[in-house]
Amino acid sequence: MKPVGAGDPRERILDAALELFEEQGFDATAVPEVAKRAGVATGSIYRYFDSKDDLVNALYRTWKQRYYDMVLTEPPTNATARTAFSHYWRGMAAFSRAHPKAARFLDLHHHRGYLAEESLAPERDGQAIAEAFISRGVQSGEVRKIAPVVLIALMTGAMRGLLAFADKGELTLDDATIRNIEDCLWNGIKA
Amino acid sequence: MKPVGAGDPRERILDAALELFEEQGFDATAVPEVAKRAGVATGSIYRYFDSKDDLVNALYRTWKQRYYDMVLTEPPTNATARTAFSHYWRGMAAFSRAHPKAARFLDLHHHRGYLAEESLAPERDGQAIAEAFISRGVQSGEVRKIAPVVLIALMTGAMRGLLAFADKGELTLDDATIRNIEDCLWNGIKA
Amino acid sequence: MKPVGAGDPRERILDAALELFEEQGFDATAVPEVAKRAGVATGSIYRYFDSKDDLVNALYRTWKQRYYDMVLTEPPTNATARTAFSHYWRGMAAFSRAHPKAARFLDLHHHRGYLAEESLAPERDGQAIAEAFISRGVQSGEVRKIAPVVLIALMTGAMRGLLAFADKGELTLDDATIRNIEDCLWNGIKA
Amino acid sequence: MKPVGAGDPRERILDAALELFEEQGFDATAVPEVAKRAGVATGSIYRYFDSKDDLVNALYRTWKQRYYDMVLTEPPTNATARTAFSHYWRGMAAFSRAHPKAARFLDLHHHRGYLAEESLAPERDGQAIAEAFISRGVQSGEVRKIAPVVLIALMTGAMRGLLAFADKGELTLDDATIRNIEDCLWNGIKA
DNA sequence: GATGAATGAGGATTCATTCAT
DNA sequence: TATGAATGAATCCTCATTCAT
Repeated sequence: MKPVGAGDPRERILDAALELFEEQGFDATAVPEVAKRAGVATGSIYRYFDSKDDLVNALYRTWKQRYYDMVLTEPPTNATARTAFSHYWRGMAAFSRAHPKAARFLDLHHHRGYLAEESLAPERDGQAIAEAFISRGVQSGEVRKIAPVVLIALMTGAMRGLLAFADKGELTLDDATIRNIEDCLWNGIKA
Repeated sequence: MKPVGAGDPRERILDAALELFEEQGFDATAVPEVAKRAGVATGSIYRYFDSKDDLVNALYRTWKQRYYDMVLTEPPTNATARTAFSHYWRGMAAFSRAHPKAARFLDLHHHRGYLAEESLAPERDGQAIAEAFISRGVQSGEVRKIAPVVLIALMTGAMRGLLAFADKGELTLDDATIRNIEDCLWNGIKA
Repeated sequence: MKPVGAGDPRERILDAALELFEEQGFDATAVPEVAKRAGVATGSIYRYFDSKDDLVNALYRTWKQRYYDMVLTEPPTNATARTAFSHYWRGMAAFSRAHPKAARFLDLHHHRGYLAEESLAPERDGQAIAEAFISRGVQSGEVRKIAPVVLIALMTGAMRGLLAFADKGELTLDDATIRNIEDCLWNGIKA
Repeated sequence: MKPVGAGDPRERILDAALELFEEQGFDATAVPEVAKRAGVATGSIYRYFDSKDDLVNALYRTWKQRYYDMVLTEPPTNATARTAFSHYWRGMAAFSRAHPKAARFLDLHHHRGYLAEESLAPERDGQAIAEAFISRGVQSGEVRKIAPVVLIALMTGAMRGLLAFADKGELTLDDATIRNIEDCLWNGIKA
């Protein structure tokens, strides 16, 4: 386990923390461990973050934001519901494949009493988009009338399930698999 | 937060641990806290469990077993794939509704380095059953040819997604919702 | 430096803390040092006190109380102002001689932002007594009309000065010296 | 709390240190805090002082010297003991009023294991002067025969008592009060 | 068997000091 | 010469575990 590559110390600390928190969990990771992996002194962590808690929070916010930036993008104009669905699902998959550790970290830390406001804002964006997607799809007769949270639960749940199996090596998150599940899910929600 | 009800001390300890580990996480829960909630002395924990780790492990095994006992039951003989699917899905739902804390606990802790052997056995049973279900369904033309792990990822992921939203109060795990998702999932996997 | 004698751990901790805080100061004394001198484990300190701060506070309150209990006693009824003055002054001296460390500790920690209420109550008793002493003495023509705080400043200041020199070995707090200063002070305040 | 005014950096550092050490205590004050208040970089402290300890020592010596320079001046030639006493007492009072922070600092820190040699020299001067004052006063029949340290204890103790009450706002160090105590003390030591 | 006070290793955090810029 | 980021030893405090009662 070499120190994470060079660059801004703050960035290195966040990278080291991501790796360790994902591998071992937040509580099981000691601050000096993060420092070591980041290639900085223990005390330096506290130049960039107020506390260990502040560090996870920053990490969580950072990745949550990147996730939403990657996933909640506009589908092509005049896209069919099928195309829009594909757009969102593949965004999710792209993120999970590009940043599997971050994806797992976000998933595992989802529950902590952290940051209600700061990170719920984009969460609400997500629900708004889901709602718009469904109401439009229902109107055009392409999509079943289901609750937005159900759609999200289905999509994130499926992705998380895949990620878990991929992590155990029982599955590869390749294009074929991604499209395969995409079809399953689309069949599940189409009218 | 009163001590959990009377009964076998070992059982009371496991119940207290389930509540606390689920609410606060394993590392954030102190052993004396578990003892207090269980209505026993701190030292008594160690009469029933070798260590705090042994306690989570026992807790995990216990509930994993109950989960499999409840979910991996035989569907009615000569059931169609649709009926069999419904059978398994509702088993999962029944467990999550009957024991939401245990469901969340299993979910949150399934990543820890715990017990490779002891709890993987039933996991393999699960995959065997999924495999059998699919191969039979494919043969009878009812089910799409998908990988067993994909089926499991889809089902457990969806259930977990629901549980998460239910926990946040944005969803109720009632019969209607359960069946709604069941339909979605079935449409997703049917041939 | 042997551990302080046997007895109630809480008492032993307070005794050890008194010695060390007086010798080295509060901030310069590490908690494990107190524990060692008290003959207990570091962690045990925290069974009896919430924090290091709580410990000094308890110590301060304890000794402040003992000080007032020893000093603010009733002089003989119908005592002259001279006798009453002697009574109070000798009470102060007796405390300083019986508990020189405590006397120095109280003196040195006097300024900290500690416990306004808890320890100011007796302080106010002291001022009330000084006030009564002066007003009675003025009425009987025995005492000069001075402000109560001036009387206290004079008495405590003098005692503290003596204590400081006694600590440096340049003075002995024997009866002769005590009476000598008593005469000085009395001459200073008598009408 | 703005940085202390312009001027020689060394001077600014000493001024900042005086304020902070007096307000918060030596151990409770961080070096970067002193630097900030002095308007210099942390590292610059170490260009002027070898260590934090060296800084307090320099500060202590500096003010102790100023104190003695202000207090241990020659009284008018052929002054009576009364006049000489007044001269010294008012010198002490003038210092405390001109530099209350320094006065409190000297008082609070005079116990530390600091500088045996460097600052004891003037202390001895003080005792020599007290001794001379008493022996002369005794000879002329103006002063009671008391030990020099007792005289010093009385005077410094009284001044310190006043300072403490002044700091709490229960007393003002005005001319009237100063003279009032002067009378008390003189009555206490006169033959 | 049950208890809970005592233990002390280990964790988060602070801060005097250094040194590259 | 001045700077202030970086260092890591030292601090306070927690908590899993033991054991005398």
